[in-house]
Amino acid sequence: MFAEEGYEQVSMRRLAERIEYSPTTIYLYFEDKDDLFRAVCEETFAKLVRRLEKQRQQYEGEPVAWLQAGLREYIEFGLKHPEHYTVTFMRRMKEESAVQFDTSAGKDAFDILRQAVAACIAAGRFRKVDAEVTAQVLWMSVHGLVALLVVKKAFPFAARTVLIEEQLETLVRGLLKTQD
Amino acid sequence: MFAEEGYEQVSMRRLAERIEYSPTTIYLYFEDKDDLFRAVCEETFAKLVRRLEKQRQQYEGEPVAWLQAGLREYIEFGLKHPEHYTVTFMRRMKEESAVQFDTSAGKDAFDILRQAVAACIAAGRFRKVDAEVTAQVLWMSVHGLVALLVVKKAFPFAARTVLIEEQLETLVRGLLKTQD
DNA sequence: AGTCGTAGCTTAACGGCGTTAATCATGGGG
DNA sequence: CCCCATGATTAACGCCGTTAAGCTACGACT
Repeated sequence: MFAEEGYEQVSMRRLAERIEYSPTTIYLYFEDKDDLFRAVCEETFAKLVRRLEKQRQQYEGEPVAWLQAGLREYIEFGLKHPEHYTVTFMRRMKEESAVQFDTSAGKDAFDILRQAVAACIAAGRFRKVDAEVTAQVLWMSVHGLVALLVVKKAFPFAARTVLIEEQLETLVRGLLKTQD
Repeated sequence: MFAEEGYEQVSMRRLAERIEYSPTTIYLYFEDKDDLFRAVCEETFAKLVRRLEKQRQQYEGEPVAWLQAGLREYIEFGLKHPEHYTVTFMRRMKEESAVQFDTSAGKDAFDILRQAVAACIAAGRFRKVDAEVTAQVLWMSVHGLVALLVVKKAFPFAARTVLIEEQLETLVRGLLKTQD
């Protein structure tokens, strides 16, 4: 239901009806609506982490290609799970204590990104940049692409693959040592 | 109220109480809640357009600097009006017929961005890129920065100015002709 | 001056929503 | 045989966005 209709459209009551329990039963297993859907999203993002982990070996010795492939995977994943992506990265959650992010698969995914950036730097492929800052900038940039494509369905965007490849090209070129 | 508490927290009823009218009166002037807050956002984004227009003359003859300044202005504007930004670019609106975007100040702002990109290309400063695609990629990238900073307050981001400058640097470098 | 139309607003209500408090059934262990 | 924990329910609270119907007061026209 969630994947098809989204956070706002799915109500605890309709959900309860679907699973043939009373609405209050759900509260025996989850603290509130946010908690429930966060759990669902965690599960889904764990899949992304597994896919990213696979790439690590696949691209061994080619850090720049690895980084680029990882970003592409992230984008495609977001576009394939728009509702999960929306809830995870586009909703202001109550309190959202930093703790919450720590325990999440999101943190694992970002860690991989950080490592890929570090690998590019270690291989001497990048201009003088800070690994952490660069990882954050890359994340933010690709997030913007996913976020707008997911939410602004009416805007006359160029073809998705074109936008994705052009963004990745631009970002990577902007980080490479200028000799290239 | 909206700027301080945000779309979800402001209810038509509380708003009505504040302006000392009955809730239903609001519906004589706006179609629904979305319509109301869209109007508020339009007003605000018109300010951004005016500021961007000012820059056009200020940076005449320096298209790359103009583009960069415009993107920076956009980011700072978004960060200064997080609630307006959220409603305008991070909420899925019902139908959101393309028409709606056409009449909006958002379209004007994007037009300016497109023109700045075109100016850079015309001045021979950019590698071979498509103006429309590039404008969209730039918008998406800076949107991601704003969106995450606004929504993920708990994530340990680097200092805002550092992130902004690093992103702008990376994006522009990624577009410039490689001799630079 | 008296009637009428209407502009501007309100009252009442519908059908939801997330969530909490209190309560009930039932089956296994002492 | 009783007790109690487990797992579920019923009822209710206090919101919400929105609609339908009705009220009131004032300006224009006869």
